[in-house]
Amino acid sequence: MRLATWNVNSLGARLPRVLAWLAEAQPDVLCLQETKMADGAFPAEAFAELGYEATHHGQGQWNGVAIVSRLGLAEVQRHFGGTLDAAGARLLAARCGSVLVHSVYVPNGREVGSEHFVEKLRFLAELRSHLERSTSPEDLVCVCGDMNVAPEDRDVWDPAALAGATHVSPEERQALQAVLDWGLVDALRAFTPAAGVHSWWDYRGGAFHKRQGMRIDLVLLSRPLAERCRLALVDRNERKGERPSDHAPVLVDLALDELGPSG
DNA sequence: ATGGTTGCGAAGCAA
Repeated sequence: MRLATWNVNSLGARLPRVLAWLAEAQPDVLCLQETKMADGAFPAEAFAELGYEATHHGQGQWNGVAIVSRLGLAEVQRHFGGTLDAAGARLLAARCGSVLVHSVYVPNGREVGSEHFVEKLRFLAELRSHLERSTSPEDLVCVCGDMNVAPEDRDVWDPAALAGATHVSPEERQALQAVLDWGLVDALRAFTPAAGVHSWWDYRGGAFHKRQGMRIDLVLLSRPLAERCRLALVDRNERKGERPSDHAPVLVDLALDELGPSG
């Protein structure tokens, strides 16, 4: 099973690129964030033409998440209560084949200490609570998306330059770690210990070409899935060319064949 | 140097 996540920064603006990438990268499941569209505008037919079912949780101008799957979609959940709903259309879950997939767009937080920052910490805390209530770390569970937190200093281009900024504060990292501590593994870090692997680069100032980015888009796998993960990468080529998103897709390959028919 | 760029939507906000 090939699974990917991509903050597309408007699916309306990015649809041609997303469709081309689906055809090229051939993921079985693609989680999208920041679709920035209402459910009525979601281009389900375009995905269907490529053999994918899709489910979308949108609100219009901001946020919006989707799961696109050619392994089927079951048990779709788009309402989770509390901050997970109040913060906007930021979370969507569905079973794709044997895997319970979550597409997440964690609030940005804006400024450390702001009300938006508090909401971000609460969102992450409630995400962990939702996992506790709804499933088990012994099951095949994936939580992926734009976490808007760089887990460690090696995940940002220059920790000193970002001191005091959002995405790297101890509070945010602890809140993300609490999600991981439920029983999830950061897939890319299981393969790539080095610094310099990023998934987001500011549009401004040529940040991408200066390699001034952060790794904030994560694929988090429960242990049974992490044990079967054979590849994890950021497709940074998707940050190049005409009208890119400011995020690149993150992709993993999971060897689920040995699980039998349900895999 | 509070800059710079993109998207939405039609000015300013969010990221």
